[in-house]
Amino acid sequence: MWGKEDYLLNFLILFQRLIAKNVKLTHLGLENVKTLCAVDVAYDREEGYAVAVKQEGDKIEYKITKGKVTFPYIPGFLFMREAPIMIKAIEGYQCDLLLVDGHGLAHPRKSGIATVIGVLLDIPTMGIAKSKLAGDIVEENGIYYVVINGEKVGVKAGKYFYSPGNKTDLQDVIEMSKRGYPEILKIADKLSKQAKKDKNMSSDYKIW
DNA sequence: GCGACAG
DNA sequence: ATCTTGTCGC
Repeated sequence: MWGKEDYLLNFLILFQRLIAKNVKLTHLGLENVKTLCAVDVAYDREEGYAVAVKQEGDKIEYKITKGKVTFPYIPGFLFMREAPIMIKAIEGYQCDLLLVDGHGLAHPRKSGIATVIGVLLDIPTMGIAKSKLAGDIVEENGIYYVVINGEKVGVKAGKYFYSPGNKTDLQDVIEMSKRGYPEILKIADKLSKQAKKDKNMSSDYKIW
């Protein structure tokens, strides 16, 4: 039903080009980030459990959103599967920066899920992925850049890939990569996987 | 045709 | 992502 030759994918490519055209690669400056957020999703068949985690100083809170996720995972089009529920999960949270599990600019059309969410919500986002989707790794002055079409679109640090989503730049992701894999993403991952196990959860607001 | 391919 | 035991390594 969702073949590569499907006209829908051609349409989605047009959508991604529009998103890429509207990306703002401005410098955020991690020192200005007081409220940091992250989102991740876990699955149980067709049931998706998205968790948005918000951190401000020592205060950490999170919100769980459960919902049907039927669109399949297609490399390059992850946003169609996870962006809807992620956006729903982050709803109501005001953050200086949102970390998304996946790529941002380090995408064939510079339109990874972190970029799509950032542009649609007009907020600063950064994509952090556990594996590569596209590009070559080129070392320069100790930094391993992800290069696509001769352009530096992100960096690789350890086993993770960092790339700007929206309203962030290469310097921001380089700084973030030097801090190591964000604890808040580990929390989001852990909570989402925990949520799908707890069959009797209330799918809403909780605080630590 | 062959290899690559976020979660 | 998810299915899954023991096991190699820091």
